[in-house]
Amino acid sequence: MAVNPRTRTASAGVKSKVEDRALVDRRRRQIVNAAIERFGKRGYHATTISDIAQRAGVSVGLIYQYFGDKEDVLFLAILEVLDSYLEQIPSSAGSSGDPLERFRAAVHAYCRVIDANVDATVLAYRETKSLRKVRRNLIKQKEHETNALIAACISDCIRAGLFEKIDIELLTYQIVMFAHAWALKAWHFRGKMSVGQYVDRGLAVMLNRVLTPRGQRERAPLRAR
Amino acid sequence: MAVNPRTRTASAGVKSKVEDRALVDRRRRQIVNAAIERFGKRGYHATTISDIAQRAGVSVGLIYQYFGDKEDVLFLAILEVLDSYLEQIPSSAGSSGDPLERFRAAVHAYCRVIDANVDATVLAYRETKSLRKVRRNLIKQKEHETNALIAACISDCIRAGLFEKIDIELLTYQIVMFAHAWALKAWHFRGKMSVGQYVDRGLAVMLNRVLTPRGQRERAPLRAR
DNA sequence: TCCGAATGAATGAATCATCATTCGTTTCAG
DNA sequence: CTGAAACGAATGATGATTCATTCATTCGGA
Repeated sequence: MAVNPRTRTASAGVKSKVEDRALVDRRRRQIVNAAIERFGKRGYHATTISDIAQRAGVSVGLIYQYFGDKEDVLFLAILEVLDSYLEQIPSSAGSSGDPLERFRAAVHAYCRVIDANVDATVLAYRETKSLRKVRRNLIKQKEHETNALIAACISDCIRAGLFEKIDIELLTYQIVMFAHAWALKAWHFRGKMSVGQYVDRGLAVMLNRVLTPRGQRERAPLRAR
Repeated sequence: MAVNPRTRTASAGVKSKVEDRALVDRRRRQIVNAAIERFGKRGYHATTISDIAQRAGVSVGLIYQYFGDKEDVLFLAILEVLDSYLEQIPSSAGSSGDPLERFRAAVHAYCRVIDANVDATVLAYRETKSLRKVRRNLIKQKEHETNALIAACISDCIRAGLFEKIDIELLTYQIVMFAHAWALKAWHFRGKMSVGQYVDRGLAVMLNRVLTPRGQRERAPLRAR
């Protein structure tokens, strides 16, 4: 069940007419970057291959030397984004002994990568559905791996007695959506605060108690229903 | 600054070649419903006018009697969805005296409408960017109104001493994203639990304390930077 | 009451523009 | 020189939009 152990997924089945591995990598990176920019700005369907070619400074034909079709480009573009999350988070969270600090660092890292790739993140949301099912599943898988990083931090905090024994799955999704919201609701948050502030304010809300003691008492009967 | 006081936004500037208001309403509803279904399933760009016509049981030409172009159809489709939220939430939250109960009811209502319109909700996320700026802004405005409903509930709970004086804006977005997540991550949650359970588990995580007393003590120095 | 305009809805084949993709030609490194 | 790499004009498909036509009414005058 375990899949490839973390090689920046590279080609993932996309075929190229050029042999030279190094050249393929270079060209693909060049083209995918242009594509991310264009897809992010205009959306997948609205951007043409020739847009991408122009942006990347190559000819239309060249793109077809390195990709089978337009969907391949989208696929590698989205993969690129998700891989960058999967790379950044663990490296930033590091291995500080304190689980609470690791958790905080992970959330900060997650939000910072997203901040650095707002358009690309939104792209992943908007266009994943345009991919064939196999590929969509691969993307889900990636996302799942990212979630697992966060879940592990939470679970460590619980084991260390720093978090209550809450619903790990739900809290994980809470955090993930919180991070994604920075991109999805950029129009609302941008300008109002920095990513750093956003994370700090968010964590304060998520980790501390919202209900007052009286609120708790009143809530008890509600839940029993 | 205040905009139209809640008339199910109806036409919002979309022009029709037919005069009869009642007929226009009927036909548009018919076409928009078909469109929501198709756009939701296949996405905006991938569905053709003729798809929609077929689904709605009318001719291609007819659609152009009631809409200026394809974008008009998308616009009214998204508007329809957001309006349904704006309608359902207050009517379900009712006016129960207890603010906590109203809050709970509002969140449940929000999630239930979304559950009833998963495809449509995802549609709004995916395709809002395909609209012209003016229209995109109108959509944002709608979303803002919905958020305000939730924010009001929260603020009532605080005033009643049931919630701590937390960051209203952030908690509101927390809740909103939580509700949207039910649609955006449907593939993950569906089958695992019902909407009702989802909301209850979610509220438990959001409202109660996550940090243990010891966690709080350790966290203090962290926040001080 | 009845009949031939006149109006406005509805149709769907034809038009027209826009791309994705191909492929014959050109470049250039070795 | 030779072959791989790059180019970009030409091709073909697709799909939004138009429009000439049909169909169903309403209406006014005899």
